[in-house]
Amino acid sequence: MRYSELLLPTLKETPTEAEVVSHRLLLRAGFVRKLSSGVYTYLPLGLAVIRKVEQIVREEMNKAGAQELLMPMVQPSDLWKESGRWEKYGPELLRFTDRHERESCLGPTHEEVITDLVRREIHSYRNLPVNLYQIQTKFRDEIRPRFGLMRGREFIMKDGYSFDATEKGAEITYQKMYDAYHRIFKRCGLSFRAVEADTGTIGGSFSHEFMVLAETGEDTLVICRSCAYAANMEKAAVQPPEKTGEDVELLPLQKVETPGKKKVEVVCGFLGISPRELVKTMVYLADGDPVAVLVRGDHEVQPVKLKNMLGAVDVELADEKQVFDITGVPSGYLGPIGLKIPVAADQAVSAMVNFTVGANEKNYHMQNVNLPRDFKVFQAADLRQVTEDDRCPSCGGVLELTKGIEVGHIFKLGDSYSRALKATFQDSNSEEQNFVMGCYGIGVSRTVAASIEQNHDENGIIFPLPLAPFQAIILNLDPKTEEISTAAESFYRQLQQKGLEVLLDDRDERPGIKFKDADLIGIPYRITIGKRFLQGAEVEIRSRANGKTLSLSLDKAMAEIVSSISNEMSATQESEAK
RNA sequence: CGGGGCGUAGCGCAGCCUGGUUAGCGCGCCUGCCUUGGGAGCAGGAGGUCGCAGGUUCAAAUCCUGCCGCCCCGACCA
Repeated sequence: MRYSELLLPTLKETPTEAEVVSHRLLLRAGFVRKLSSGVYTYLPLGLAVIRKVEQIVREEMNKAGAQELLMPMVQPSDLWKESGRWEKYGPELLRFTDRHERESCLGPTHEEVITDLVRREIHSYRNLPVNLYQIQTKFRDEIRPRFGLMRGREFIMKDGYSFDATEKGAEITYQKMYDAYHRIFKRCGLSFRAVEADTGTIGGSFSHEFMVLAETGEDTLVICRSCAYAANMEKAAVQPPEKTGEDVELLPLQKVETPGKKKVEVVCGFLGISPRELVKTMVYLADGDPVAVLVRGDHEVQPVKLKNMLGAVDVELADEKQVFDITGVPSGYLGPIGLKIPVAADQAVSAMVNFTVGANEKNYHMQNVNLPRDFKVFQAADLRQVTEDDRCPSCGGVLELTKGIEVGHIFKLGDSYSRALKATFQDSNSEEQNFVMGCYGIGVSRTVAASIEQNHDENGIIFPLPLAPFQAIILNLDPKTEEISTAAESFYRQLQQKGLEVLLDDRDERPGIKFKDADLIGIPYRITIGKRFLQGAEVEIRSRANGKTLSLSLDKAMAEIVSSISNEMSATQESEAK
């Protein structure tokens, strides 16, 4: 490709809307442009990178026994009603009616459609397992799109679905996908980690997320320093507390005045106690019904754990006004004693004695509170967020919290969809069975953003070779000098003949502009042909990643580039072969 | 949806508070000269419904009202 013929509008200045590096660089490097909130056009170079990721995904999925198909983006509401998700999915599902008043939606995911297809086409265990995937544009009407390609409303996703005859088979398929995902992200040159995850709205029995380690990640990961344990914060289990104070004397309940003291630190400071001795009472609305949750003063409630314990579709923290309307108590003085709504407690609270809570009365707290003497809870469970002070639930080792970007998510769904949609096959005993399903997603466009988050410097993007839109860029620094242009043109043609993807910067621009643009767009190898070529007949090869520069004759430069690229490309693939 | 902010040339911004004639600046773009190994220099030029709709006023980018769009902080997810 010739730069002079390429639509590649690079920007010297950063548009104000871009907050994170990947967004800034995607815009500046001329890879994407925004159409509306969370909706982007991929310009030629942006698309080229997307295609690279897609190709890696295809190769590895096919290798793992999956087949590609393509499903409709517009889906009828009937199927969603059948699965129950027409009600459950919420406003993120973009719904509309067509001219015949038929309800439809834009597919945010395709469990319903694929299950419908398979239930129609597969009737025997002899045809199982099947594993089908597609790479397609998805639409989710996100509450708040942000960070460019990281969280768009429209985005490109690979979604795959597997159907097995047995639980055992489904687990084998799951494992295959787990392994394929490792290969995919490794080939993309990403530093990532697979973590245990919550199953969210998709549902199912267990699941892993593939997280790219990056500061700008929206998820918090909990990683054990001693063993293989790694989990999303939402999921990460907290070890049960050791029962302390069994022999401590239970002191009589005492009401104390705490005028104007509401926040945990303030109350504790005033009473001369540590937050570990205080219990916070938080009110949540679980599908609209209020529940109080007790956690220790220095802990935080993990809403996803609460949601799972309650079996609720949605839980949210009540605001001050809602709290007052429900309990009649101003926030800050809420406590479990005499509270009219159901009270759940984090397991750490069960281990506490003589603790402090709000008195359900303005300006008062209660001290020396004890369970179950002073109040009762309907359930005590692991409801709080882990901290770095907690120990690994698997080996007791030290935990570390880091940020990650979720680029892949695999679920073992079991039969939740096949049952809802009555998708069955006959087993070898002629008995009807529900398919055992799994589902496997990769955010393709997000993977591109994640890669840039991980690979950049102050001058721009540094693409790993497998994702780069071009493997090499030739800078013709002086297109007006015939000898230089001839050399550049012939070098360009030869590289193309060797099958390399190469961009020739043949623009009539000053050298500085060409250098800056080459750095910005992140092409791994740069070949510079300029005035120096006239003196020594040598061209310069420079690696974008490490800045290593070589001056070589045309022939040697050619050999060098070709072997570097082929070595590097085969290295990323061969490391997977073992 | 709640909270905060922004909307003036392709991009980045000033002007608005305190209304007043041809609405500015930098970058980019076009023409010419010059320059050519890290986003040069000189000269000339094109480009604007000041987000939209009302209102106040002799007069509105500027004041008022409503609407729209976008960004940031919270709940959602690949």
